[in-house]
Amino acid sequence: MADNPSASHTPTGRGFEPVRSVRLYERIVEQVEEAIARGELRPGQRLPSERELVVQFGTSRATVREALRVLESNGVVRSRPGDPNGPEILPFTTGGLTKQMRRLARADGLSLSQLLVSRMMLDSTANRLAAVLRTEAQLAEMDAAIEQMRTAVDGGYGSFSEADFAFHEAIARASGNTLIQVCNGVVRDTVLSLISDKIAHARNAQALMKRSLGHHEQVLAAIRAGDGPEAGRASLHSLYDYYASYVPKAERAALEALLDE
Amino acid sequence: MADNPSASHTPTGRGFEPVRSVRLYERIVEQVEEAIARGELRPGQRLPSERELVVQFGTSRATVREALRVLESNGVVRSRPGDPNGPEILPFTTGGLTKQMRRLARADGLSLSQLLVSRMMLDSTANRLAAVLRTEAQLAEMDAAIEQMRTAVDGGYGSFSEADFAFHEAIARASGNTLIQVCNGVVRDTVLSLISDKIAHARNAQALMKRSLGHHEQVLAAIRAGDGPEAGRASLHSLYDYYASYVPKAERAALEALLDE
DNA sequence: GATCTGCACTGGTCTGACCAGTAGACTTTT
DNA sequence: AAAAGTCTACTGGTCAGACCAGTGCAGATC
Repeated sequence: MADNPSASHTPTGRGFEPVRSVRLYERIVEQVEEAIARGELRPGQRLPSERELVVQFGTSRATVREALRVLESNGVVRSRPGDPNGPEILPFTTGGLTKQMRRLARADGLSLSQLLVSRMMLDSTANRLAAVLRTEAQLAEMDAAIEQMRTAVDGGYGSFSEADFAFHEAIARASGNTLIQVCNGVVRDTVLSLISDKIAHARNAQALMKRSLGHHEQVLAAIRAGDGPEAGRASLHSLYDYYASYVPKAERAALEALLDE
Repeated sequence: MADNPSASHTPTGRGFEPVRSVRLYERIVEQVEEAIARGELRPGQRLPSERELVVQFGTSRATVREALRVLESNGVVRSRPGDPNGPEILPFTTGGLTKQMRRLARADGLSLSQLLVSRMMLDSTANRLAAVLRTEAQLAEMDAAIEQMRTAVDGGYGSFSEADFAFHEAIARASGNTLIQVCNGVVRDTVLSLISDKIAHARNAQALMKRSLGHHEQVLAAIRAGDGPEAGRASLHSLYDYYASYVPKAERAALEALLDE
C-alpha cells in the first residue's frame, strides 16, 4: 500500500492497462455515482424501487441489491424497508472518511505522529484563516467555549475534552473552509480514539488541562487581534506541547519541523 | 451538510440512542472486520468460499454476497471468480481513504478558493517536512522531475502538467506523511479538473510554465538545503502566483492570509 | 374534518439454478 | 522422469421466483 495513494493519473502512453472483469453491480454503482456527481440526483431525492431498478438496468434484483449495498456502505444512499419512495440519496457525511481513517490508524498505516502532524497543519491553518475571517458572532462562540473550558478544568477530563472540542470546532467553522473543517474534525476524532484514555488517566491531568487552557487563551487572543501568523504559531506550540510526549522520540522530528521559523 | 462534520462524539448522557434495524449482512461485515482487527485474519489469508460461509453464518448466499460486496468496496477483501481458495484478505490500502476524500472534495459548496487554500496548506507542509526528512534517493527523484519539467516547457501543457505532477508527488512521498500525501493528491486532482483547460488555453501558457518552473526550482533548492520554512514559503508563493488569478478577488483574502509572516 | 382500515408495494431474506472460469490432480506425450 | 496437455470439482457472477414484515396512502368510517 501507500505506494501510490493518488491513483487516477493520465497513463504515460506505452504499456497495457491491467484488466479486471467489471461486474455488473459495479456498473450500477458507477452510473448512480456519476448521476450524483453530475447533479442529476440530489440529496433528498429518491431512487426508483429495487424492482423498478431491475427493469431499468436489465439485471436481476440480486445484482441491483449488491450495488445498493455498496452505495449504502459508502454513505451515498439509504434504503428503508417498506418505504414506497425508494432509496434516499443522502447528503454528504464524514462517516465514511472517519471510518477509513480509523481503519488505517488501527492497521498501523497511519501512525500517531502522522496524525498529529496533520492535526498541527490543519489546526494552525484554520487559526490563521479564522484570525482574518472570523465574524463577531464566531468570536463570541470561541469566548463561550473557552469559558466552558475554564469551568471544566475542575470537572474532569470528559467535560474538558468536550469544551475543547467546541473551541476547535468554532475555529474550524470560522476558517470558512469546509475541507479543513471536515478533515480537522476527522483527524481530531481519530487522534482522540488513539490516546484519549492515556490522557484521561495521566497523573497530572489537571495541570495539563490548565496549561492547555492557557495555550488556548493565547490562541484566542491572537485571533481577536486579527494576527493570523501568531494564531497559527500559538496553536502549533499548543498541540506540540500537549501531545508530543506520546510520540516516540525518533518520530518527533516531523512535529518539530513544523515549529521552525 | 457541514452542520456537524465530526459526528461520532461522546454522547452527553441522558436521552435514547436512535435505533436502526441491523441487517444480517451487516453482522457478517462486522464479524469479518473484527476478526481482522483482532489479527485472527491477516492479509494474504483467505476467507472460506461463499458456499462455505453460507453454512458458517447460517444465511443465504445472497446475504453473504452482499456482505462480501461491502467488504470488497471498502478494500478489505477481493473475490476472484473461479479461485478455489476463496476471497483474499487484502493488505491495508489508502484506496478507501482516497475514495472518500474525493467524494468530499467533489461535494458541492466547495469553491475553488477553498480547494486552493487547502492545496497551499498541504503542499507547503509537505515541503517543510520533505526538507527535513528527504533521503538522497528522493532528492534525486525530485531532480529528475524538475529536469522533466524543463524539457516539457516546450512540449505543451500536457507533458508539463505530468512532470509537475511527478514533482509534487515525489515531495509528498518524501514528507513521510500518508495522510498529507493522499489529501494532496486528491485536492490537486480536483483543482486541475476544475481549471486545467483554462490554464491549457491561456494565451501566455509558455510564459506561465517558465515562471512556474522557476518557482519549483526555488522550492527544490530549499529542500536540498534542508531549509523547511523556506521550502514552505516558496511553495506557498508558487501556488498563489500560479492560481490566484482564477479566484474571484473577494475570495483571495483567504489565500493571502496564508502568505503573511 | 379527524380517525381508522386495508391494500399495494417496499426492502430483507431465502432457495435453487445455470454459466464461465480457475487450480490442481490426472493423464498423456516426449 | 519431466513436460505438456486434459479433466474435473469447485468457485464466483448472475438470474428467476418466492415469502415475509413493514410502510405510506387512499378510501372508508366516524
